[in-house]
Amino acid sequence: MKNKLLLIYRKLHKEFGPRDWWPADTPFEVIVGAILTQNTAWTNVEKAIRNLKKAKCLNPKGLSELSNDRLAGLIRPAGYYNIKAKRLKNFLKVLQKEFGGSLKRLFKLPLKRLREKLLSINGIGPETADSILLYAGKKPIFVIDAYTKRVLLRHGMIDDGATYEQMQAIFMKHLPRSVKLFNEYHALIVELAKGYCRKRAHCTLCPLKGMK
DNA sequence: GACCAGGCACATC
DNA sequence: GATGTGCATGGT
Repeated sequence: MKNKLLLIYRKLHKEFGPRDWWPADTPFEVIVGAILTQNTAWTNVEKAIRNLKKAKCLNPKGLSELSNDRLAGLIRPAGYYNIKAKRLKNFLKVLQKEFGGSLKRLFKLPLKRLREKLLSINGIGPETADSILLYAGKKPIFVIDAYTKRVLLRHGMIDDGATYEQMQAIFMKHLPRSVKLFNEYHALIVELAKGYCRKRAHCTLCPLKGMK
């Protein structure tokens, strides 16, 4: 498994080159994006982020000071805007109350407790937590999302009932715990899934075709 | 006008 | 533990 995973990584890296993820200017923007992109196309999230930037409130203090309704209005293009406004506020409340509004202090927690802390916030599940940990906190955690599952399925590495933890373990048990590797690998999988694994027919063109 | 997109919480059985 | 449902916009 270890060799296969590394082989796949090299092949994808050669095919697509470095992806330079996550598409955001600051760790806080990563966190906001991670919540906004829940079951939502990224192009819609971009519009919402643009609105927040235009309103000059894409920072912990700025967002905290907005009313739920005003925040919901700004993130409207991202869909589920009422519930996502609450989820952003839920995160901000914990950040303010327990970490003085400082992401640096939040990310100082030991990794296990940090992940549990994020998961304890209503509206932050495993994928959102792990995206925050890897892409905002630079922690060695592998992110599993719909793209990752689709690629694993298409290439026969899991069956349909696989849990988040099982899929995550495939990568984390067999790869060196490198933030850079986990970051790049997940981004490459997204690229592969977007281009080649969306429909079965596309698999004939897949860069991984013929690998076993 | 369906169908889909980088989830998650909650109700019910 | 498994299954079903609400949440909502914008692109194809």
